[in-house]
Amino acid sequence: MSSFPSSRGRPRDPRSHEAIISAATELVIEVGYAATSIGAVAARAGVGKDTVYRRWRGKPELVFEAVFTTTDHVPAPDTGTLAGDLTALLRSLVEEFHAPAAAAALPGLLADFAADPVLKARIRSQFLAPSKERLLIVFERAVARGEIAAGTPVDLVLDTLAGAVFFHVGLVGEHLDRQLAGWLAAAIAKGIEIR
Amino acid sequence: MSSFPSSRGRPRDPRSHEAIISAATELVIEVGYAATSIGAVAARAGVGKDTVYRRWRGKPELVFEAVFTTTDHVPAPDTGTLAGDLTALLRSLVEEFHAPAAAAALPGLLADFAADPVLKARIRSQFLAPSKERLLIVFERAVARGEIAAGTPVDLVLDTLAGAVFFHVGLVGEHLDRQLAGWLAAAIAKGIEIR
Amino acid sequence: MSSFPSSRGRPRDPRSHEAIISAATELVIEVGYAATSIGAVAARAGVGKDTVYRRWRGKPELVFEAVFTTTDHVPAPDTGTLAGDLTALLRSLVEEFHAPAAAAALPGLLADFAADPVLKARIRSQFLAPSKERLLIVFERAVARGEIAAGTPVDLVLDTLAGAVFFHVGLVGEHLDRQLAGWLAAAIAKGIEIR
Amino acid sequence: MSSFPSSRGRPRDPRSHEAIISAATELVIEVGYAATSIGAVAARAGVGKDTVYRRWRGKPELVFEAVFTTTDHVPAPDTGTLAGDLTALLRSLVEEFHAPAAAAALPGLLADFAADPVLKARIRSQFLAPSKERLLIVFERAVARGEIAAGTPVDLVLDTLAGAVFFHVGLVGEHLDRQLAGWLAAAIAKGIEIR
DNA sequence: CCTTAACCGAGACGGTACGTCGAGTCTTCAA
DNA sequence: TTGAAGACTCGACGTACCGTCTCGGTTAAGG
Repeated sequence: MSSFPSSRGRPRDPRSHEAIISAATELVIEVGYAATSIGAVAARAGVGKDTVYRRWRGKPELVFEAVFTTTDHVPAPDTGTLAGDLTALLRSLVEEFHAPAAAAALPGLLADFAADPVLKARIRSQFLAPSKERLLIVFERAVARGEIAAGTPVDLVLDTLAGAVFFHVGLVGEHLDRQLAGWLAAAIAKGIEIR
Repeated sequence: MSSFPSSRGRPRDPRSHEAIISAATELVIEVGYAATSIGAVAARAGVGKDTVYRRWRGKPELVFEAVFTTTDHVPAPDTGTLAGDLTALLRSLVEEFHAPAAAAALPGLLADFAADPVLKARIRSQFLAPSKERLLIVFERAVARGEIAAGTPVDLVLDTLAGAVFFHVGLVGEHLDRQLAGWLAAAIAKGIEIR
Repeated sequence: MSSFPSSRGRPRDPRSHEAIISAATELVIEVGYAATSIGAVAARAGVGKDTVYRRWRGKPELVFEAVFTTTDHVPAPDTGTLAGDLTALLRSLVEEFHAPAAAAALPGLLADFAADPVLKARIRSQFLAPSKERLLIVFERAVARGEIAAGTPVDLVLDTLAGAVFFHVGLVGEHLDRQLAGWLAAAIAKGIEIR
Repeated sequence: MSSFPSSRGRPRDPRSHEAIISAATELVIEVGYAATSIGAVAARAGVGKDTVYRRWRGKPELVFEAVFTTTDHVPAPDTGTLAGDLTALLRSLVEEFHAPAAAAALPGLLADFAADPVLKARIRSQFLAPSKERLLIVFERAVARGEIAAGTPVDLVLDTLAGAVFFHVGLVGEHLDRQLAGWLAAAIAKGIEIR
């Protein structure tokens, strides 16, 4: 993947990278995804437009990195029951989608990704990957406990969870339904449990 | 709402309306939502831009009407069981979201609606309303049959169903999972049934 | 040629035309030809860039029109002698090239015209045409008076006069040599006279 | 002038100098003066941009040196008559201006020089100096022969000759008028001769 | 012989301008 | 008043070049 940086020439200034990411995050929060332009990001970061385009192919990639980076190394929950694990999982999903920058960026971001075949492939492989990994572990434990069958379709469940949270958080209410995570976890858990 | 047309002067040509809707639908299918511009729609419809703006406030409203019009007057399914009704409901939802124009327009459309507070309010009240109505009827019957409790939160269920279908159809696979409707209906039905 | 304006649609606002021409003239004088950008002209004229590009293909055409418009309808001089006519002709040529906007624009303008084959053809046909016309009349009278031969090559004389003035005014001294017109007219007149 | 190189450190590689000059000449011929960029010259020469900027202040200086170097040590013609000498002088001037790189570079080069007060001063002192020197010698001989008066203004004659050739060669015809040198020399000679 | 300083290639840097396009409004003539 | 046409202001797009800077790495002369 990494197409080695080759070390020839002046290396890229990591402070530019940071400044751009910060500027992008702030602008998305302040004016929204659609009104955030590469030019404005560059200006706020005190950087030339080329310096942005040198690192990211366009707005979707830039905002994606700016908004979804803290996502990662959360361990899979282990509460002893499927419902408990799903609740924990959903809570972190809600939290992630509800963060100011994420909530402002998500709909536009997904639209731009969906419109481009190249980017579309990354939704699953990058955007949903960490969640899928945790969900897989949760499912393995649930199978071991005999709560669910071995063949339960992880991707469908993940689409359901993420889609539900996205719709509820991103497209609907001003006010987030606080019971969302609990109710949805309970319903899905019960829905896919054996018997 | 309708700010009546006041009847003085030349009446609006209904053929313009049709031609614009058709042009918009075609363009969304051919070049996608983002690349569909009002100017291009007007040109293809053989119409001035003002004639478009006189009838719709902008691209989101126009495309929404162009893409989601046949939705409406389908009666609520009545198969005798909650799972059956949900399956039927989901099948029509999948069909609706999977139609060429809808699949192409949905992500961008939702992004534009979500970005505008005024439009955002219409997602529930217009976009989801027909589905909600049918779901309510299905739930009433299920309550009457004793399958589910009276207080089951319709909106959350609807977000879950629509979100799942949207994610799966609009953002993910080229190839739609044919089992989606059946599996999801079964899981949700079981998840919200009493006991 | 004229590809008739067809009268359909909103006609071009002549005030925009004027404002752009004025802004271009001012900018050329203030910052020079090279530093005059279409964007800056549009901004100063209070006009969108498209409005400029709709009327002119680029900077050379725009500045040419801005700087050389008052050139035209001066009648050919008729002093009774070739030397006198040439002096008058050269005086107006010097005046024309020495005007603030013209002096600032000429070198860059000729460079841009010379670099483009399409524009290059216009140097003779538009830029030099009015002078050539007057020179032709002057020569006809001189032939009638028997001062010069009938076949005297007008184009070469014109290149010589214009080239000399351009070099002297545009490329050389801050301070224009006041005797230029008189001396050059005398030399050329004597040089091409019979005997 | 030369701001001596102080001898410490690695000396400049003379092959870089040559490579840059060659690359500049080629590019000017191939794509023209305006489209010749320092970056492209450096790339073609296999050299870093700084290596160019270390030796020349910018494109005008570089291209000037690249295009006008063979100009110099031609001796002043001595045919026995002013008209003959001027013809020879003009022939070499035409040849110089008509060379591929010179013809391509001259208009833009003069424009850039004229736009910068510092460079503008060099037009006379460097670009025209060799020609002026030869013209002075020619004039001295003509004065000695009694052909012209002692005070004949060399600079004006030089402007006239150079301007005429520049206009004719650089700005006008594809096809150079072969009689240019002869006709112009004859006219000017006759024009400035005594009686 | 080993520092020191200028050179070198590569390429990132902050800027500025390019010419095109879409948004939404305005202005004309004609129906 | 509607309608087609198209001009209007505005602002973003992604690219190219400017001239400077910062890397790692030569290549000499001077101590």
